[in-house]
Formats: sequence, C-alpha cells, structure tokens
Amino acid sequence: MKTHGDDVRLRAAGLRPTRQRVALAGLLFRHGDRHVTAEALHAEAAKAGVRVSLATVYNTLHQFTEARMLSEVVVDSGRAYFDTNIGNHQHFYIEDQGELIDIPGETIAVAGVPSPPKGMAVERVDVVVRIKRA
Amino acid sequence: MKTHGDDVRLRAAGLRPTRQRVALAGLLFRHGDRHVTAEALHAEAAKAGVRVSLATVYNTLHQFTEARMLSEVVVDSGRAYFDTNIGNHQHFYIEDQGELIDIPGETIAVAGVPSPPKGMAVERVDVVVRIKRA
DNA sequence: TCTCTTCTTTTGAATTATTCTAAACTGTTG
DNA sequence: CAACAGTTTAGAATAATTCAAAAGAAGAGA
Repeated sequence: MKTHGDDVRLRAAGLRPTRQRVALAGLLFRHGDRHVTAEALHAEAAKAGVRVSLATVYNTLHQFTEARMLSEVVVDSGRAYFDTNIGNHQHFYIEDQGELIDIPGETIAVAGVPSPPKGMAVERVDVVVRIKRA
Repeated sequence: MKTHGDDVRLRAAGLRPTRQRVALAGLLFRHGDRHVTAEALHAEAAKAGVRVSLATVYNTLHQFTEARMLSEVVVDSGRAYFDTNIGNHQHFYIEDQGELIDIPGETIAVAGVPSPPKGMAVERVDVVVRIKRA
C-alpha cells in the first residue's frame, strides 16, 4: 500500500493514523518540499476527493508542526504558512503573490547574533528575504 | 508649542496634520524607539485622553508606514507590529510575551543571500531571533 | 472670514483567518 | 466486539483588520 509510510510516521509521532491525517500527510509529503496554508490544503484535499473539515486541517497542521513533521513560517501577519522542509533553511517571500521559495540552510550565513537577555535562550533565527517584481 | 515638530513632519509626508494624526505621532515619537500594535496604541491614546477610533489608528499606522515614519515588523501571523525605528535593524522576538527588542543594524551580518529569481528584486532582508525563557 | 472642495474620521457592519464547542464518530485495546 | 479515549465535524465564536457611507474638519480662494 502506498500510504503505509505515512501510517508508520504518524504512529511514531504519537498520532493515530486516522483517515484524515493519513490523507493530508499523503498530500503534503508525496511530492518534494512544499509550502501551504490551511485554506490551500483544504482546497487541495477537496479537489483530491478527500473529505476533511477545515478545522481538522488546522488541527492537523498544528499537530504535524508539534511533531516536527512540518515547520511554520511567519512571513505575513494575517496568514500562516506551513513548510514540509523542517531542516535549517530560510526563505524568499514574494509579497505580491504570497509565495515562498526555500533557500537551503547552508546558503545564508548569519553572524553576530547578540546573546539574548538574561534568562532567555535563542530558539530559532529566521531570515526572510522579501522580494518583488523588479 | 510642543506639537509643532510633528506638525511639520506630517506636512512633509503629505499628510494633513489632523488632531488625531498629531496626537498619535506625539505618542509614538515622543519617547525613543518603540513597538506597538494597533490595539495597544488605541488603548494608549484612550488613556492619554485622546479620542481616536480604532479604524483611524489602523489608517494612521499604515499611512505613517507608507510615509516611512514607521516600519512594519512581521513576527507573528495574527498580529501586526509597527516600529518607530525605521533604520536598518533586526529583532529579538519573545514569543511568550509578544515582545520585540531591537538589534542595531550593524550587529548582525547576513552573508550569502542568493540572487532572487529573474525579474525579482530584493526589497528587504528581515532577521528575527526568536527567544524564550530558558 | 465664508465657503467650497477635498481629505479625514467615525461607527458599525463586513471580512478573513483561526479557534472553540459539543456532539457524533473512529481507532485501539482488552 | 465492547468500551474508552482520541478525533472529526459543523457551526458558532473570536480576533484582527478592513470597508462603506455619512458626518466632520482642513486648506484654498473669493
């Protein structure tokens, strides 16, 4: 069966491999790296004939994110993007189109990050290269 | 008059120095660099005895941003922050508290930003250092 | 100054993105 | 296969922001 891989993956993450989660995982991880919004994934699922509620798409995206199967990318106050690439990497963001493009992790070097205030620890350093039609 | 400075500044930006805009500019630029959300500035205005509608606060923040008197910081999908520091600089973001701290522009060096796709130009490179209680 | 025109503000409704709630349903375990 | 815990669902609720129409104020000229 084609979905067996996702099944195992979900179990490993402590998530029951329900019909919805397996289907969404299938859509998300079948092809290479991708960036989705909840609405977009919901529409895609519908088009693929998978019946899933929008609330479940939101739940699932967040659960996958907690399980480190996805990462969340913040580039727009107003819309949450999820990325199937969970490795260390950065992004181009085309503001006009709301589109994201991965920049491999070793490409960009960030130097000189100051130490955070006392009692705080750096969780992640995000770099967003905002671009637009020239 | 204390508000004369803001008055001139607004005119220079092509904005009529209305009571509301002058008052908001006063709140924003009187003290050093600050980060505000629309709701927060609206509350602050109310506390200072300035009657301004929330819609006007939103309008004003966007107009000031277009006029380069403010910059917008994207660190949270769900909330827009505005920064009185419009120079080149970056931020710490304390996720738990939704608080921003400026990192001076020369502190962090970003090297290796790849050239954007054909026909696109880099508008800005944002670095967000996400931190949390250790 | 009066007035006219244009730009602004306001209130409240509308929109968008997301979360919550309670009930119905499904996966797992014994 | 029974029973419980975990999930899904529809729709209501919330949060942040924008929109629209009408009322109000600023600037220019008579």
